[in-house]
Amino acid sequence: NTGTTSPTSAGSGGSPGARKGQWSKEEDNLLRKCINQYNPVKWSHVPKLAGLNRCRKSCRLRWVNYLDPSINRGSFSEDEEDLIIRLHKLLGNRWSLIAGRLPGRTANDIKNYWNSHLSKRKVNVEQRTLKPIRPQPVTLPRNWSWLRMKKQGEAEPKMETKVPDEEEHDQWLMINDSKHGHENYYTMNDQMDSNQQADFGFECIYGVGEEETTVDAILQWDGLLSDIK
DNA sequence: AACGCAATCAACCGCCTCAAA
DNA sequence: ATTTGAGGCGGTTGATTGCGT
Repeated sequence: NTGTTSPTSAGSGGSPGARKGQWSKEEDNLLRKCINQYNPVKWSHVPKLAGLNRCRKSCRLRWVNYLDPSINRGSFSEDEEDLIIRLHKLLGNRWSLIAGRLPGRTANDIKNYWNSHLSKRKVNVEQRTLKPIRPQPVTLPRNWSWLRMKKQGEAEPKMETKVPDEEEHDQWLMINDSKHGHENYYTMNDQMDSNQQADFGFECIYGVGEEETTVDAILQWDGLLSDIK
């Protein structure tokens, strides 16, 4: 970046009159100085504290995507590339989650790298990947009345549910992971007569009343990452 | 050297979630 | 219960750079 462009003034929306476009060296220095002096700081205060005619979002973005000294601005290694491909297979376009697994890399950089380098290769990656990315379905008897799921080696179940209402959930099953505050959906194969199938990512234990049966589904999940190659 | 096209990536936009008022 | 402001996210844009002809 030569910084030779002349940023235009921001239009409507938040900060009328604020500069837009490429950041100059002087602006970068002002922002750096401000963050170093006041960190942690509210981004809404930064433009005034730094003496910048920029909106808070522009300041934040410039810092988190470019000026933050913890950012690795070198080219992506083969290992990083491989990890991005695997994580994208698992997580989709959730760039911030992917970035969380690559120290020093920003979500924006990973997104850009994916869009310019890896997305085209995606086809080839998919062609190489004939194995399913989800564990194979586990067969459950029709009369199961509850289900517990836990990570292998952990005593505490990660999820617990009673059998869903058949009328409402004959196509799929929703399990509320209250510990992590999100819901997970599992497909059910309702074409089976005496049994039902579901894809699980955890060791699962189903039961009918007092009786319980452990289903070995975790092994397939553990092998997942090495399958994506 | 000049041109056109493709690739790259910094920055913006709109939307969402969450917390405080 | 509703509004407002802040932070954060993913999609997209557009200026710049690189490359082939």
